[in-house]
Amino acid sequence: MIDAARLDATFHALSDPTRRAILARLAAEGDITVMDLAEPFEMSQPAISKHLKVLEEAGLVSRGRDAQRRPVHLEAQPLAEATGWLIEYRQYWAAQFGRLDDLLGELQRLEAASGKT
Amino acid sequence: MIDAARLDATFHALSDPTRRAILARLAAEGDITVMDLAEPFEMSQPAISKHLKVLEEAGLVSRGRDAQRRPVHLEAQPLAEATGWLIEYRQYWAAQFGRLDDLLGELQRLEAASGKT
DNA sequence: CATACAAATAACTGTTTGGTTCTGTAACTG
DNA sequence: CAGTTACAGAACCAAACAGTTATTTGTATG
Repeated sequence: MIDAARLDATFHALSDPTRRAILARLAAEGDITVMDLAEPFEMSQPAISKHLKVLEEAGLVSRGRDAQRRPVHLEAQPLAEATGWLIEYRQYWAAQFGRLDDLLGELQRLEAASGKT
Repeated sequence: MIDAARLDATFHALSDPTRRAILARLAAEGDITVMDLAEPFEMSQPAISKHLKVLEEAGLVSRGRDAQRRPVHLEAQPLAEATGWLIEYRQYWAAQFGRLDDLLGELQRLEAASGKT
């Protein structure tokens, strides 16, 4: 997937609260089956399967196999790429966002100090 | 706007390459009029206006007034919020993303050392 | 082998998106 | 004040989205 299309898919996947909640649960609880994922949502199982397909096509999750179950696994690489895109704008948050800005300003200095580009 | 809806709007706005390109130009060149923004894109002026409306509703740009012109101004706050959401997942990128991971690992240590929550 | 379970697929529906062209409007300009 | 510039809005369209229910597939298990 070319870079732009990958970012398209990643940001689109993140634009839905159900999908963000799925990622949050995977981060907190590790691999989860579809039924277990669907349980807290007021939504049918096929709806969850569709959301998982969106996440999978964006590379944000992968699927395993455990008998009838297809445990869902978080794949965070696209999140790193999306973060990388956003980090480019850190200088524009200036001032208004004290803590995050402080920390990312520090990050920027470290980046310079490390001599890497 | 409640937090989730705001993230929805921000990530959705970022999921289109034309809109990301608009933000990139605003970051690089400062405020730009609609005509100037539209020029490099193979797209009609109303199409650009629609994209700007999406960006504006997400709080990513604001509009000024200069005679007939409505210069577009980057508002980076939602980008900071989106970055804040993504940063929560930094630990899951581990290892695979040397540089960004190193830097954000450093960030994490600084955060701990600073005693802020 | 019949049944139950987990998940995917199909078919359908209403809404949103991303583009178009045409028209309207506010503000400058000769 | 007639014309032009810069933009927004309306109306339209095809494709994509997000959900539904009903059905199918694959894998145990009694």
